[in-house]
Amino acid sequence: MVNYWLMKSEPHVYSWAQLVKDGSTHWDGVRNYQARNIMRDEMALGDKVLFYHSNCKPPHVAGIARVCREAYPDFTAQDIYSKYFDPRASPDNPRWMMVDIEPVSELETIRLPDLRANGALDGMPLLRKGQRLSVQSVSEEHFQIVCAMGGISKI
DNA sequence: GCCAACGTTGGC
DNA sequence: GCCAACGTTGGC
Repeated sequence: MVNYWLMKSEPHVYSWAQLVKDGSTHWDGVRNYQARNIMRDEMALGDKVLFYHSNCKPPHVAGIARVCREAYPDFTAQDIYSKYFDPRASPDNPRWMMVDIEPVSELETIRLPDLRANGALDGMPLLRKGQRLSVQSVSEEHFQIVCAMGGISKI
């Protein structure tokens, strides 16, 4: 069974264009337990992902990606030179996990205000006030609606 | 740049 | 285990 997710990235840190250029990437730097648990326990190979650009004007969904490797230790937590270094992480207890994703399809930019304006997306976690989770669930229905808004009819 | 919302830390 | 203080996220 395929599940659907949304992953946030600040475009000046790691953008959709960079993902396309790289072909795939490891989703390092998640330091929130809820987001980690989703990646560790729920994300499976082939799951679809809305790639969301946060902290930019306007915030928007930029593309569709896919999980191409399931959870494994986020090695940046054990790299003292990484800004994501966590002294509590060790080989025995890596503490933080990541998945790999790869691009599937570019979307016409879907701005947050347009998502908010679409009543069919009522209840989407992303649109809840104060929602900060960087990895979050999306229902299949909402996922398909967003794809349609971005010019992709069926994925 | 502001600040509301939320998560984490650590003293007690 | 509570909760105040603090740090971060991210829309605006």
